[in-house]
Amino acid sequence: MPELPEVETVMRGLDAVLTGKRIRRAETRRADLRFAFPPRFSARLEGQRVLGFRRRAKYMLMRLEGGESLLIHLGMSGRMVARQEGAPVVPRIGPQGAASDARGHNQPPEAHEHVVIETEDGWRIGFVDPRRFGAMDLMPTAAEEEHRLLKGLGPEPLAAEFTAAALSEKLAGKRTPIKAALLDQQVVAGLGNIYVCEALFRAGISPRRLAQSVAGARAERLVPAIKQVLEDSIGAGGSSLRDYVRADGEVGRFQDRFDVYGREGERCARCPGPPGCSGIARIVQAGRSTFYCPRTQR
DNA sequence: CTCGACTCCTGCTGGC
DNA sequence: TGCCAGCAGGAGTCGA
Repeated sequence: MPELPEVETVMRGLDAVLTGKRIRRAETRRADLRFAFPPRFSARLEGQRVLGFRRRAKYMLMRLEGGESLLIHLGMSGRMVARQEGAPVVPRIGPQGAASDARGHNQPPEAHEHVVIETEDGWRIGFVDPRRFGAMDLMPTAAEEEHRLLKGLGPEPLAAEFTAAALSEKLAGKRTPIKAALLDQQVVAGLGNIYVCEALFRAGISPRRLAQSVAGARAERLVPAIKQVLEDSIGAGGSSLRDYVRADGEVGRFQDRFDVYGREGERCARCPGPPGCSGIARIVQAGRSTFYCPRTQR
């Protein structure tokens, strides 16, 4: 569900609520998410002060003063639910979950809330993940990059090192479609199904094109398109097919600005529509939907 | 090695 | 109106 812009938005929300605070209590409601929690998971969180956050690809890393870091991955359906003791508004950091009225009264118990973290100043952060494709783990802060989930990740798409030349090098020899290659986190880390579709549209590149043929001028168009679509979405607070609420209570609105994702049959922004073109197409690649304009993406 | 198919899990929706 | 197949933003594993 969440791709880089949504993870970045959630991380900023967590940072605002948790950084500088001490964790009073932590609790797991089941033994595992995607994989089992590490030994003494709750005990290793309790009493720790949160030093700060960073994001790597779609992973969030929360630094603790004791020298460990908490890794958080939202998977497809994960979100963070934040509430404050006595506060009327219930911010949901992530796609919308169980409803509450405007004052936060009669809050139903959140289903699939697998982890709860409480701060000493009365914030309660819940990790809600119905499909349990998400994950949490603890590791030494000094060895974050050695973690099995982070080791081997490709470059951050928003980093200066992610250039057309760097991308072309990664794609050289790849005979898989460019769509699938961009979903490979070892090629570039943080893109998912939505933003790959959107970036390829902006760059005018067919998702079916062989990855190895995206070099030269095409790579020079694709890299800025990736950066721009991610920055646009972060600026809008991320996106969701459902409502998306940030820590400040604002709603992520980038889904209103999708050019192709979820728009099968609609006229694309660059085309006159029939009879010149038949609109945005949906195909299935590697088992996942791809949306694109067959006329302008080559 | 590279690539696509399959798998994990639950919820929502769209088409009958 | 109601039901259920199909699909969903991720990513690891397996076998060809």
